[in-house]
Amino acid sequence: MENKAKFYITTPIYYPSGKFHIGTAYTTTLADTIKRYKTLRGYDAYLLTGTDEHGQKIQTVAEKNNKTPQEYVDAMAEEAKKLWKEMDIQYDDFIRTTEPRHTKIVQKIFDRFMETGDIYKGNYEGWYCMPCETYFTKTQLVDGRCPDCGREVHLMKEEAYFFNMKKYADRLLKYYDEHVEFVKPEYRKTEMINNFIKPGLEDLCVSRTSFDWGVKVLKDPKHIVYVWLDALTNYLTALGYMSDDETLFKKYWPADLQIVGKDIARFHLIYWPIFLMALDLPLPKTILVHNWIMMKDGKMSKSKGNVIYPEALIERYGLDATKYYLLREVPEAQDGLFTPEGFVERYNSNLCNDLGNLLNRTVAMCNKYFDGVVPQYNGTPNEIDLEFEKFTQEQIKKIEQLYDEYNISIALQEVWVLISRTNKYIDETLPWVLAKEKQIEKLESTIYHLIENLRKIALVLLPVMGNTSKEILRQLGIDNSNLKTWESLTKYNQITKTKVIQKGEPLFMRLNTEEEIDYIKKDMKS
RNA sequence: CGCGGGGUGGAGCAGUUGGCAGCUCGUUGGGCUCAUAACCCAAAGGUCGAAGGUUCGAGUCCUUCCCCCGCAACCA
Repeated sequence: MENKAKFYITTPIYYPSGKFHIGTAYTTTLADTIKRYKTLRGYDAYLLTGTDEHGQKIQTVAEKNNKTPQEYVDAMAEEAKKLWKEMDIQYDDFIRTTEPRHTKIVQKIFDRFMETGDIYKGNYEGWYCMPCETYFTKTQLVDGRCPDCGREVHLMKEEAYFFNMKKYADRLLKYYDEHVEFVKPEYRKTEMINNFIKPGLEDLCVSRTSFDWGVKVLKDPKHIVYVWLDALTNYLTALGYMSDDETLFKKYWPADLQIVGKDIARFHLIYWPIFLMALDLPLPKTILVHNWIMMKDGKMSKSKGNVIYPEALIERYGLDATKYYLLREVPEAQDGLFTPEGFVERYNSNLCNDLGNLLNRTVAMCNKYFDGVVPQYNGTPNEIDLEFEKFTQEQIKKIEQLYDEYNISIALQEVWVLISRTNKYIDETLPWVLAKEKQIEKLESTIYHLIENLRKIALVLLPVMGNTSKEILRQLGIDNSNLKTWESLTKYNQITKTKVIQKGEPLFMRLNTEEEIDYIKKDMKS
């Protein structure tokens, strides 16, 4: 009987009002990487992603494209799935908020909140821009005018339902306090408390009458459910919550990790837990708020001509290089920076020089000195090997811990420390000298340790760069599945009777720096 | 005094409980020849945003100020 621990991980559902850019790809890649890591560690991991398909903006964009909203979101959902396929994202379910399995439950939840008194009818007041058909808050206005079109706005009132957030504010604070791991990184929590909770939490408007592309409120059909109650509940409805079949829900809820961008932190850190409290459901273990990929001149935007799309990078540089760059470049507490120069540098320096070349020279030496047959492990015949093993073991422990903390950027950094150390080991042992002097025992140990470390490197890279990882193992001639488990990372003496391929093949081809920088820059402008 | 993050050698960043200022890239010099002109070593280069304070000693603690970024409530 299999009894694996479960791990439920979610990405936000993306709002498909335009083409997905590299930030969306980053979030999803991060989630996918963590899922793969957890799977490798023996978890029954379940990854949910999807699209948030309602709202004013979708309605408007659809009209511009001469489509019905439904036609438009159908096409966009396909686009999203296509991109995730291209990026080899192993999601287990893709939820769309226009699906009946979602809308029906949102209606049920809305009804329930009305019954419990969490939702009440009131008036929504805001500054309304007629041509844009959108409400803005006072602070959003630019010089008292519409931030989108710059035209005049009017203070308007509209009947709307509200969710009584105030009621739960104290409970939320208490929960924050008692669950240190609920929000990562922690300063996001401080931000929420200081900005929104301490000054007095306002009730959230959860319905609208000014447009109709959304889930109808059953008991008051001129209202539609407004964004967050509709969107956030996807994490539940996708598992069949309140449906005829709650198997998945019972198995996977509460979520172990929910990944969101900093732009939607507020909604996930305040409203989402409160909705769950109101539903009497346990809260997710951790909500990870990640930062953004910025451009040198600030946020990505079409008007600045600095938008980069994932497809462009994947097509030219491959999936693994793209994923590596994204995950490596965005640290935990700060925004990452995308620059064409940085991309090419990482590609050449980290991937070609450090990693690719290490594999290449190792395979070449194994062929040259032992006809490709990997020598048997014969312990650590000298101080250098002993030290090298010790370093490797400690480094792997460090990497494992960083993965466990979802700190992928630093984990990758530490993988590269291991790669560099392995390159250095070659200079310490001087295999060509050992060969010349016929110090066979030492030479065998050296080559074995190199192969062994490359195997370990391939394994710790597996969650991030699956193809590269497999390719390394293939070139090393490692096929035995026992040598591909995370547990095998701590073991030596496991590689036996293997042969490396006859002629090493470059993992990554060196790029012409200037040419590629130009290429990426051109792509960003088009 | 709205809140949060940041201001460290040319560029991008680390700096845990205060104790000789580190990493990656770039530059310069050297080594090596197994390798994808890759790899390894070394050197040059920093008033650690500013001022004041605590301390035997502060990038690290306290105070004030300056600059950059994000958020500031219903726009993913």
